[in-house]
Amino acid sequence: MSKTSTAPVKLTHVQCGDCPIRHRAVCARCDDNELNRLEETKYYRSYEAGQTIVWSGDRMDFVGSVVSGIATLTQTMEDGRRQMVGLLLPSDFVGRPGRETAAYDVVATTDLVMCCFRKRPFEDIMLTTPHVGQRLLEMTLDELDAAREWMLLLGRKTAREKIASLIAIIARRDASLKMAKSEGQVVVDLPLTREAMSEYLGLTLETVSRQISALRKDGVIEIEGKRHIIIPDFDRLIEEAGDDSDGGFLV
Amino acid sequence: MSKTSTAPVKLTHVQCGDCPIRHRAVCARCDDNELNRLEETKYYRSYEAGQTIVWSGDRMDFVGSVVSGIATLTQTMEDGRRQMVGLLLPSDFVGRPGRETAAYDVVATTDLVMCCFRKRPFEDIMLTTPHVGQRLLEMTLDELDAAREWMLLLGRKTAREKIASLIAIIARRDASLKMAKSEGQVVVDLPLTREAMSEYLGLTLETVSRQISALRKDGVIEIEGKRHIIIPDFDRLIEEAGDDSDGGFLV
DNA sequence: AACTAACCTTGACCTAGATCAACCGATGTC
DNA sequence: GACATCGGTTGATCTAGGTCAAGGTTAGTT
Repeated sequence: MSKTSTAPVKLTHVQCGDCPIRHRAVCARCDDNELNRLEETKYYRSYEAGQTIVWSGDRMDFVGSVVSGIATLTQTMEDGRRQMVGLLLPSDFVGRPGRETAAYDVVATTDLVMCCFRKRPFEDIMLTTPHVGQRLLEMTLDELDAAREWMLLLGRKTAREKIASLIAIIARRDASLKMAKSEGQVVVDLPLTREAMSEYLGLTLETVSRQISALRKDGVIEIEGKRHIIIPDFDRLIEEAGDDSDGGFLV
Repeated sequence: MSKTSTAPVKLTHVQCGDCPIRHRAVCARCDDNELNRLEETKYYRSYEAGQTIVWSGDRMDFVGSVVSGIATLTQTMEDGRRQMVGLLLPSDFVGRPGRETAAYDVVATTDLVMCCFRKRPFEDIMLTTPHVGQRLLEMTLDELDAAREWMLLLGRKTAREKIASLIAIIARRDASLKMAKSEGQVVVDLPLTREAMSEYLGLTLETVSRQISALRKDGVIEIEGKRHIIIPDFDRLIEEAGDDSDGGFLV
């Protein structure tokens, strides 16, 4: 296992083996011997954009972290209505220890690499290495908070507020990943199609398109191409998002 | 500490001291000595219907379980729009270890009794008694699943489906609490006002009222008084709820 | 018994967002 | 070079649910 930061404070990310990214999931103290056992069962999986990784109800015998690319968790109703319930960016964790089958469709929306562990050994580690479980609890609580912010968005925000919120959420995640604090303006590349955005926001893709156009017309955002977005005034965007709290790092 | 069931399989509820209900939160092996330490810090709190227990942003120095009554977690926007993000029925756990302040308003919607532990000692127990943390992780994952089901409801269901879903959710929780399997029909007492339902469902209270009337008119439910509901055919209700999976025990 | 205050219902009307449909531009391929 | 295909935009129209307003029922108070 590779060396990691030696900062005395709790790490929230961990460099792990030859992974190009830091796993938030694995462990908060990477020098722990226990984790060598995990390391042995680690492997990678690659998926193409559009590929479904697991279908809801399928057996899922692994857990893992997103290394690169974007995946989504989506629920589908019989008549085809779809609601995204999870957006997985690099370093996010997938999979539920203690459950045999997937509860949602897991879809790679871009080309995707995941770093996986077989579920059984991972569960064993969790039992014998308390801080892995503690870290996972912490992450799950964060996800629950994000889900609840998302519920406010779905239940009470207008279409315009929803779009502004989504752009802000992705911009914040992006910024926190890149550790980049651009001076005045913020720049984001939306990693989602209009359709995926509509599934995130509980809207139709036409409404998404219209509201993005409206925000552009009103100078809240500038657009280059289809996906590249410049936010000249981030506070203005937050205002448009109707956010009460400043939201922390959602998703 | 009182004696509990001695079934060899994992318990999901635990009778705890003189608590009138079983704590789902505390522990899956109640004969554990560690818990005596917890027991010492246990205390009760009572609230009246309508009382706010903590405001979002307030310091929250305890965790606990609902003993009797109903509490809700609610998010509020500056302009007063409100979205419920958690519904706490008896045996549900409140509070987030590792966080100082509440992220949501916690409101007693009926007279309420909670069984509480001061947060600090509870956190200590979590560190030294792994299965308490494991149990809490399990519960948090269940809550996350419920939140995601709720997101589908908020984002994609019609008003009628939302109402049917809510009634089904409460009926299931009720039934599981009472362990009562009534033969043909199912009976529920809605513990929520029309307004609280509207905050749960992302609707206005007028729409809630109208859709309940419509379901009554169509024979899906029968109503006595305002809150007492008889479901002559539960499968019919589930159909109206548009549920794909049969949903397990949500909330 | 009259009065008040919650809580709930119903009606009339309006609007945000859905639906249906046409079209645009880039990319790939035969 | 013709022509799909995919992702996106925009327009015209429709409708589910919101808004505003009136009234009804029940329980508690004086």
